[in-house]
Amino acid sequence: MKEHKLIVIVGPTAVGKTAVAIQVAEHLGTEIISADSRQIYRELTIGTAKPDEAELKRVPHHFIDSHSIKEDYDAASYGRDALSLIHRLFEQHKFLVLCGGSGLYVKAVLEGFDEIPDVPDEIREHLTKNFEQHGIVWLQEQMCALDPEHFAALDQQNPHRLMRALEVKIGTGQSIASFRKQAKLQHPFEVIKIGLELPREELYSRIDARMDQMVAAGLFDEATQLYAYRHHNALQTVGYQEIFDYMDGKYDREEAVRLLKRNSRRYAKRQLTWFKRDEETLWMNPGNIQAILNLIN
RNA sequence: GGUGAUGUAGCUCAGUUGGUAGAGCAAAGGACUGAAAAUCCUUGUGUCGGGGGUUCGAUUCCCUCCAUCACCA
Repeated sequence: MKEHKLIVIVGPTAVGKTAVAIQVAEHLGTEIISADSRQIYRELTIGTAKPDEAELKRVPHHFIDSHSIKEDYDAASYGRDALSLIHRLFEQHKFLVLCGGSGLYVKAVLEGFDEIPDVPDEIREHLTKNFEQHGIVWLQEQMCALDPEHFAALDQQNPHRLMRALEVKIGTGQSIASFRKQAKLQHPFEVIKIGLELPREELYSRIDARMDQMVAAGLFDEATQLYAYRHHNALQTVGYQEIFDYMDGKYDREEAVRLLKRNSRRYAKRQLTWFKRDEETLWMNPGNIQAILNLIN
């Protein structure tokens, strides 16, 4: 029996993760490590459904407002940063809560990534530029020429995957496949994974209602102020891109709101697909706090 | 009450010179190890309003009923 326990709370957007995590953390007298790839940015507030001030006061949170949209941050960096924080916090706490909807971020903490040497930024810039100019065919040709074996195995229509594979091949001289060891991190603490789930219809009406609330709270104003940063990675985000396109005159405000809701629903579906694959996750209704607490004790 | 139009997928509609039907939107399922709220792949879900007639065969033609809409009273 390991002495420390990490309570991991995952689930789709708008299912009620924040409220559950706070109640669990309060009950255990501990802190919350957020695993949300957008709530880390201090410039994004309304559109990311961050915990509000009162909630942040009730329980100490980490990785909320910890970064700026002007910085580049990614899942691997998060995984390293979060894990070292977890080790530190376990010196004071028996329990910790890790809560968030970014599946890859959670995976970065729990399983880790294979070690792949850093590659210079210029390589990715070069690839991105050529992709923009010549399209995906150019990436496919490069990949086919440089690493035909892995090219055959990967998702050939996916520009991000092609660019990642190419930057590793160019930067290290080795195929990205050669770094894949499939080794998972071993932790000195116990992990309890809880997935929060609601009937699909209920989840979707919650998403729609929350989008209306965000719009009423000034989401369009927030996005307008961030327009200049719209090409930053942090703003490749549901809730902002739709408004930038509206500002560009691609459609009217009503259509923007419709797309905000639709894209949030689709995002929730993708999250569910990701989290459902993990057979260790225990699925619970977010309204049943008592059952959730029983799982932990 | 009269005249006309419409009734096909969850929605808006197309179509079948008679051989049981297809687009857009919405939706569903999936992949995913360094951009992950990203990126990518797959999928048409249907008593063609009800009933009857003609026909080898009707969603299509004819009759009738129902519903909706418009206009006239």
